[in-house]
Amino acid sequence: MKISTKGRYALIIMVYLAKHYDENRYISLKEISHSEGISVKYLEKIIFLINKDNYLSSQRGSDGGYKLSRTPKEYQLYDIITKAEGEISITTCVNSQFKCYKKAKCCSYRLWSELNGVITEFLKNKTLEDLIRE
Amino acid sequence: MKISTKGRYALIIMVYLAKHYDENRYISLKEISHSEGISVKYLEKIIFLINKDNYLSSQRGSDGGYKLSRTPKEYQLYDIITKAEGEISITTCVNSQFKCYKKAKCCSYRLWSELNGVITEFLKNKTLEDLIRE
DNA sequence: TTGATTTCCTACCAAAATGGTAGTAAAATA
DNA sequence: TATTTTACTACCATTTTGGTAGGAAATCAA
Repeated sequence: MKISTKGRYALIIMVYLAKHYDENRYISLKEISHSEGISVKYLEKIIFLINKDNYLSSQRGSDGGYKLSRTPKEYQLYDIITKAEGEISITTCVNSQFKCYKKAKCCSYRLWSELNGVITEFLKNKTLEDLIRE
Repeated sequence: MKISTKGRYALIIMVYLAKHYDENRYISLKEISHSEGISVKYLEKIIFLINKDNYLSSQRGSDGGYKLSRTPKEYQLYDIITKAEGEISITTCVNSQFKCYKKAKCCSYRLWSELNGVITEFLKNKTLEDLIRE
């Protein structure tokens, strides 16, 4: 039961962008790489996962990079993690893609489903702003 | 972020034993295998993980098997899951074995640590009895 | 217009974890 | 003595994880 580096590094990237939100400039992966000790290539791969439908704004070329397209408060941690890792499903049986035909019978299903809800709520109730304020 | 079959099947085994607690008999893995559709061999491997320090009582030979050594109420789901899956650590950095030297600086650590606590509490506050009563 | 920089996108790969199977020993019982 | 069942270890194929590599396309500065 682990959050993989995809989700963890995605959050690290977003926190970095949030911390520099006020500077209103594009931040390159090279800069984040130097700061956090993660290779540019791997950061590219991870930011590619989360940067869909203008989730971030980006700019190519020198002095290019990424910046938040909204305020830190408008980024739920839930969205960041699920974009990087996929839907939260603590067991395969609570995944929306998976059809469990035993649901009525299996008292475990209810448990996993509840736990899944607890985790989801936890991440939905926190934003990037909450993280950088601490 | 998944609970693997180890944890899920461990719970299935324990729920089965709890449901038949009143019968006060040894229940073979063969019986559980037939009921749940999991091979005896894999059940053996999983029950081996959780059956330490008299967590269950067992009996070899014909009409042997396993039964709970305490009442269902005395089995926390937390214990079952961690025996099967190891310590709950939603990220490597919150694992007690791992020494993170950035803790003071990293605002992610606090988050993961909190989430880990939420999951742990959830599982500590539920027992086998809660599951079979539903 | 050329070169440097940086994002965008895909393919590939080694190592670890997962989800099992197989075999053997030992105990208990009939 | 044969059967049943737990106890324990070794092995293995597949999937996931955690990356690296390479090239295309855009942007900007000289």
